[in-house]
Amino acid sequence: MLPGVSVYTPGQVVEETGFSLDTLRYYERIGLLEPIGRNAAGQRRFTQEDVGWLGTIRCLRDTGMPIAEMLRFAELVRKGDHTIRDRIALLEAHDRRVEAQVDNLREKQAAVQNKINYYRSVVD
Amino acid sequence: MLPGVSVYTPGQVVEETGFSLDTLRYYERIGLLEPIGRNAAGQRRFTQEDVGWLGTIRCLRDTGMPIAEMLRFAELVRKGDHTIRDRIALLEAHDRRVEAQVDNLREKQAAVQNKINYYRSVVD
DNA sequence: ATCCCACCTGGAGCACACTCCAGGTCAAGC
DNA sequence: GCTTGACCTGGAGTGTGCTCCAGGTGGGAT
Repeated sequence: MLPGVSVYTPGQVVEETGFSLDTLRYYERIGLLEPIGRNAAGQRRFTQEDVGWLGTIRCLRDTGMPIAEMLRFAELVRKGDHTIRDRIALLEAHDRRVEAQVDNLREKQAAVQNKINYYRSVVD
Repeated sequence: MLPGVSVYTPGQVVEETGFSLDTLRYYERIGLLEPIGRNAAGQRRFTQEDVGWLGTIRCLRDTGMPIAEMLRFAELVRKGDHTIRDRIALLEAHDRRVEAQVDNLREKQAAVQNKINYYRSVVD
């Protein structure tokens, strides 16, 4: 293989990103990914940039951003550099939600731990 | 109102727990709540204990426990005190998942924040 | 040549957790 | 006595995010 621009097969992208092949196709279909390049046989060949974008998607998904909002973000990215302030605003709003989410998680987790400790005190 | 055992109307439980009336009925239907007591007209009257249990449900739900597992937990509670060790095991396993979830959230949030900072550096 | 495997498409199906609806009951206030 | 509003039931519908399927292509190893 010529080491030109580095290119990934679907299988390699599944490996790298943890998204299933079906999910990758789904993301392309709904426009979360730009149309992925193809080889002569019509098979997808992902660029480094595609894989990087999928890393971003992974962060946003894992922090609970709905797909609809990721689509809005993708749209901003597509529109070019003059949307950077909007992207900051979108990500900051998301970041605040993540913060709240972590706080709530921690609070409820503490309650679960109290319950565990109560049960331990009963059982000992 | 006689201040006997304290009793809650559906509306009051919605208020207290943040679950919708439909969700409360749904939880009763699937057996996550024991059958709720009724007044003469067939309307639900929740006890303090029901509301307390709903608080537990709220913690488990908010920390991402699937309903199927909450059902298993409810089952253990129903079966009585000899299941306390099993309950501890179930909650500890859940607690570990919550811990992992928070860690992942924090990690991905940091990446989002890096992105924000990068965008800020571009825009400034 | 043949087999296998990774990949392709369009479209249907699924799991989860609710949420809504039609049609009805009852009690309280005007 | 009528309206309003909170509540009831069984059952259907919804949104989200995938996931699976049938039927087919093309390339590399044996």
